[in-house]
Amino acid sequence: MTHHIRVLDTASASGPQSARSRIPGVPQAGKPVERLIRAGQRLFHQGDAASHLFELRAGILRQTRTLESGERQVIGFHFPGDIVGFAPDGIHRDDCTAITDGRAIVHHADARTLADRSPELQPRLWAAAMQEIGRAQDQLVMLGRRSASAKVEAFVQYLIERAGNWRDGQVSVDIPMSRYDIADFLGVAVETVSRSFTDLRQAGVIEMTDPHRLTIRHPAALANLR
Amino acid sequence: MTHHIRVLDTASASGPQSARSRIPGVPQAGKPVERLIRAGQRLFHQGDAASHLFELRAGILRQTRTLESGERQVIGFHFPGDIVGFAPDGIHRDDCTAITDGRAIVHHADARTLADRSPELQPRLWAAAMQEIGRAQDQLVMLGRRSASAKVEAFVQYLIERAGNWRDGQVSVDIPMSRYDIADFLGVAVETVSRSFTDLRQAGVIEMTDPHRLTIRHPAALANLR
DNA sequence: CGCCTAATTGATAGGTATCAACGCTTGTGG
DNA sequence: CCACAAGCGTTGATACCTATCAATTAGGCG
Repeated sequence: MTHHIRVLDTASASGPQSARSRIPGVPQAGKPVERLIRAGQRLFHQGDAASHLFELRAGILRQTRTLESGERQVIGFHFPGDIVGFAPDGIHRDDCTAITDGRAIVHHADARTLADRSPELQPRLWAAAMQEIGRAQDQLVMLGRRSASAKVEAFVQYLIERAGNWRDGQVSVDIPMSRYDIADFLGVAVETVSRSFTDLRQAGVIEMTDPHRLTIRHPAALANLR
Repeated sequence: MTHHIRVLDTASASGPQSARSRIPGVPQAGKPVERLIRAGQRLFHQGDAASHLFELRAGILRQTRTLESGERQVIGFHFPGDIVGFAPDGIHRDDCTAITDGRAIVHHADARTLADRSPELQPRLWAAAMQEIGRAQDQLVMLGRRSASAKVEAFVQYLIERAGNWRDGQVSVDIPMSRYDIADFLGVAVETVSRSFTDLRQAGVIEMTDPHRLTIRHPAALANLR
């Protein structure tokens, strides 16, 4: 059905960060630590205890869930500014992997413990948790769209809202994730994603110099597509 | 595309609870109050300030978002035990309507304010927020399923987990929501929902005496369908 | 250089949205 | 009390969309 194993995953598993190792440089308790993140590295695994909370400062993360059937669903992407690692019942139900190099503040505690321990963090923790709820719900709306091209359009809009660079009335954005990631994010086939991008390009809505760079000259056109 | 207006909504708007009125019996501040909820009543509206938090004690709620295009997405259903009314940025982006009669404890505060004001509630509030994240993510997995019948199967499983009654090794559950609600929950057409139920029935996986009551004699069969 | 993967495009079969019609229940008014 | 309207759920027929299989190109890496 869907794609079982991705290059990034295997690359990371065989790379300098062994798959099941603790995040290096993270103390078992105490003060938060800033960590560098390398593309392909996994921050936490499906099944791990949710023992760390990450304040992402740079880079893009991908959170995925793999079903017993082998199907993969991308639960979400994380961008700088996000707080990552919320989990009900103290157990991660997803993998979280870096798509690009990055940097994060790592707290050795789950959200609730951290809120108890550091009251000054509470406002930001609550805001982040609410944002997480809101983003998951927005993604539901994205997935609920009936047609595949509407989903891809909504994804483009989402990317722009989260990471778009505005300049001279036009907006461009990097697309660090693969077409497979986008496909598993939207619940459509990778070929459909590719075709939808082509359609959007030929319709004059978007421009793409290469598959991972997108520009919109007339953003109003996209707004109409909502 | 999708269904613009539902009977319950219009019924509620013309019913005893006027559409834009405050929740009756709720003080503007102070102690929580228990409120009865009538089927069709709306607890909050898209665009409202997120000024109340509801501890649902009985009944089923439906949270929906309506797009400018008129399409409706069911963001989620709420069951007894849920805490309802989390919203990022203090503004509700969804409508929340009672599907059945019910009962709730109403707090006149948003989650963060309530956490500040009532520290003894903090553990439950955090747990509820984490649950909300987890459920939205589970729903993403449901929507990501490729085939419509797989989505309906996943929905049945979801219903059973949330509200199933186990007895003598078999499980049954009420389905209080309409086929339209299920369709807008799963992002498929209402006819497809109906056909999928029929298929599941004919395949011997489920039994349905009427459209709103479901029984599974051999739950193991459903587990295999994951 | 040769292998592997990503991304794209093509062809086709199958699934699902859509339009349509019907039975059923509920509520309303004559 | 019965006729009627309205909405829900279901089923049928059909056209369109998309998943799937296949092939091609381009780029990265050992």
